[in-house]
Formats: sequence, C-alpha cells, structure tokens
Amino acid sequence: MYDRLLAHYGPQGWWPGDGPFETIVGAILTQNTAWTNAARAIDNLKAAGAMSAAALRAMPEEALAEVVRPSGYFNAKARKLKAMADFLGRYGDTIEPWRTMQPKTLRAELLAVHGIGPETADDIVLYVAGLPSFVMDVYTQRIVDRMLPRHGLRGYDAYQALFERHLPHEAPLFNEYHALLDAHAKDVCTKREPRCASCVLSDLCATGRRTVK
DNA sequence: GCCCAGGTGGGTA
DNA sequence: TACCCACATGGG
Repeated sequence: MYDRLLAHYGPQGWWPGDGPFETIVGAILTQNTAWTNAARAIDNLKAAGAMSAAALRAMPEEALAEVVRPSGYFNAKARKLKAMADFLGRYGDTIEPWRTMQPKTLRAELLAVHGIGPETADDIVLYVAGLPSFVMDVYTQRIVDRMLPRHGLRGYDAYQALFERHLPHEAPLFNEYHALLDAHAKDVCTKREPRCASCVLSDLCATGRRTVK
C-alpha cells in the first residue's frame, strides 16, 4: 500500500504549518473540522498576535473563542487551546524536551491534557516531536475496512496497532504513510462505501457485497 | 436543505 | 466496556 501510494501521489510534505507551535494549534483546530476552516482560525490567531503559548494564556477565553470561530466548536476549542498552552508552560514553552522522550511517554502525558485525544496526541508526537506514533483517523479506518472486511478491529488503538505491528517504527515512514492515506482518502475514498469504484488500491479492496461500517 | 469535515469529553447502561 | 450526545462553522 505504502509503495503504491507514494508512487501515485508523491511525497506529501506534512504537516502543513509554520513551526511546531502552529502545528499543535492546527491539530486541535482541525478536530472534526475541514482544514480550510482550521486555516482561517490560524490566520486569525496570527493576525491577533496570538500564535504563541504565552499569548494564548494571556488572552481571555471568550476573546480567544471569537478569534477561532471559523474552525467551529469555538468555545470548546478555546478551552482546549488554553489547556495546551498551560501544558507547554510546564516545559518552558518549548517542545525541544519532547524530542528525546519515549513516544509512549509523551503520548500518555498529552492524553492527560483536556482536548487531546488519541489522534491529536499522535499528531503531536509524530509531527511535532518527530517520534514514531502511527496516526489513525476515520479515513484510514475506512480504507482498512475496505481491505479487511472481517478484521474485527475495535477502536482507535486496535487500528493503530495493525500498522505499528507490521512496520518499522520510524518517524519519517509513519509521517509519510499517514499523509498518503489522507491524500488517497480525499482523492477517491471519501464515500462510506464498501469499495472504491476505481483507484490505485482498488484490487486490494473487498470485492463482495458485504457492507462495512 | 442535507451531508460532510484529519475528534473529544461527559454522561449513561 | 460500549454506545449516545453536544460541540458549530463553512463548502459542496
């Protein structure tokens, strides 16, 4: 899958963003939200001079909510950004110490932060700290469901383990692989159907009429 | 008008 | 553990 996707789509160069802090903010703002909307909110934050942990802490939550309004869930996301800014403060507002941590350790710490669930934690571990943690998302789960219709996998961790079990734990590989799966999903596999009509992975998808969720 | 978008937290059985 | 549901804007 990886070789085919790379050959077809080319290197993706994720994460789109200007620096580690912006990547963290983007990971939170894009939760269940189209990237274009998250990007508007990021632009607003920059225009407001609020693209730093210190600035986020200093800004009233209500004002922050207005700034990130275009990303949707703006009240919830303002609270989440505040929580992340507080967490960063415990590391002196720098992510550098994260780069030498064990991925599982960093992931566990991130999961304890309000608003950081499994996917956002993995986004940050992989795309900010540069440590190997395979990012799972609904797109990738959908692709797996098509190829292994009777896999019986349940929940985020099970889908993630499927990839982590069979791949070398190398951050550049995990980085590119997730980006390629995302590109593929957006290209042809967005619909909730058991099989793509035609795509670079078509012959690997389930051929029966069985419905997968 | 309706569905979807790079989820998460809180509540309930 | 396993489902519900709220959270909310913007594009197709």
